[in-house]
Amino acid sequence: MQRRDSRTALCRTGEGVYHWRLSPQAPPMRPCVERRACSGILDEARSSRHSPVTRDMTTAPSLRISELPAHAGQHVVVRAWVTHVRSSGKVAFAALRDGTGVAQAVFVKSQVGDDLWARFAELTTETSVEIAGEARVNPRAPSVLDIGVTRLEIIGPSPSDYPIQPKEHGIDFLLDHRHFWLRSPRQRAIMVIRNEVEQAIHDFFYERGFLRVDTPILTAAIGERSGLFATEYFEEGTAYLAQTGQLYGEAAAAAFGKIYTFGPTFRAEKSKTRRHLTEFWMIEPEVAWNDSEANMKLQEDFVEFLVQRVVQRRRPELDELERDVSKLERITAPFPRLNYTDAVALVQRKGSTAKWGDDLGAEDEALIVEDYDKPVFVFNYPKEAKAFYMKENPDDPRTVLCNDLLAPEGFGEMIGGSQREDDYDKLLARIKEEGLPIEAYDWYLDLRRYGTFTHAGFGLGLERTIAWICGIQHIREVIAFPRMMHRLRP
RNA sequence: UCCCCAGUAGCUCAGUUGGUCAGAGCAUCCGACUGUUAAUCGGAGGGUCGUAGGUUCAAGUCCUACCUGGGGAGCCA
Repeated sequence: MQRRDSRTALCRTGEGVYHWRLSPQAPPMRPCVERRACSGILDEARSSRHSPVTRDMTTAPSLRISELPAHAGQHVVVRAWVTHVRSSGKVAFAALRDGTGVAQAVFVKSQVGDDLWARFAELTTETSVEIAGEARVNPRAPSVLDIGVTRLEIIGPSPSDYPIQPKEHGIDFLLDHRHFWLRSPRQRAIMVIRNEVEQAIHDFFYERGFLRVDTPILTAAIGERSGLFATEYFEEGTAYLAQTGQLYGEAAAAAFGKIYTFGPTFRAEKSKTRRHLTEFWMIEPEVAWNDSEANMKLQEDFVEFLVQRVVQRRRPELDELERDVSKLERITAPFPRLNYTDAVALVQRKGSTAKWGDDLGAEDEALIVEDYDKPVFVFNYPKEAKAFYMKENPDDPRTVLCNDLLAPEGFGEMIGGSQREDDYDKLLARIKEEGLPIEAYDWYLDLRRYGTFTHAGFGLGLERTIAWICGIQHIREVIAFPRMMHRLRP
């Protein structure tokens, strides 16, 4: 899009070029209604002889469906998609959706005339339309506004074989048609909540003086142990898609103090569970001078903030998903904390075969979480079970200063965090123990040579967090276009 | 990579110990209906039963392999 001046802009679509009016009173841009009048006039507009604004002002702007209740009793213009048609002899209905809400277009044969009545038959599921008429409250169904149609323009017809129906579908079919599935009310609710969470993340850190740092997606061999996606990279050989931004985040924390990253990460793990994607989004704060205790405090404040923000602002969407909101309202800091040794003893009492030194498996996590209605911290795991960069626990060198945060209701591990090893010699020894290529970590080791510092951070899995908040069992549903082992399209 | 389950109409599924087993609902199309909310009612079209072999007089059904998907484990967020 190209801005012309403070009030107009040119917008190009697949169908042509038309104008958007920027109203000082209404900051969100609205398309001019008479699109045909403005289309295909790029050259004229460039020469500044054409003034789309004055022409625009002669017509009423189209409204979003969410704005309709404020215009009840008035003549309105709406652009939307038809989700459903029903006919009853001499009255016909077309359910409408535009992403902001739903409405119902009403055609009464005796009022609309034969021509408009006949054109109702052209409406099929997912036809895109411009409809003009009177907005009015229907006493029989006050929640959905009627539009008594006086004008109908079919913008994009839709063949009668639209695959998504208002009924149960298999997950394979739905994922094959994800580009259509997103149009359903439930998927819209999930994406709205995802957007709310993302906005809340940025607000939380901005308000607390964190600097957002964008870390690279193409990296040399560095990061964690599990599978890497590889790609050719000019003369440098092989590049890998980032599994984490953490190591870069540590460098940024030494420069800026408090930082966070927000971006996609990639794991070529052949995982087939409801908790795994090959491409997922992660938030990774890194804070200079935070120890492990302060790190956990930040985590619980952060999680509380995200959950309560959604509860406060996205109640309709939570209701659409039939989420038990009372379970979310209870999510307030502080969260219960179990050190690893106590956690092992707990799951052993409950019949687990886990023994000290093992990482806790999914079943063990479920045993821990079942006693609580808040997320639970498990902290200070054995060194062998955790990554090389975690700081040795001075009180028990068999363990490291780290924590997992387990979501309630069986949604699993939401956060992994730790205080980082700040001792050069110990970090070097751990890199060697792990058999990692030292030359790839020279810059990371430099952070300990030039002004080492206590610091800690964590990674929060965005999709796991949203799945928990939404009460969605599988995280593939909380990202618009999930990437999994067997799914690369759409 | 390992364990378990499933592939039958556009979709969701039923199909009994192998023998009218090519079926239903929804969707689509045609017709009826003046207020429907996944409208209702009547009618029609629509399938090499995932693929390839095998057993049998006879296979959607039993066996083998492969393909595809789902659930779980491990790994992790």
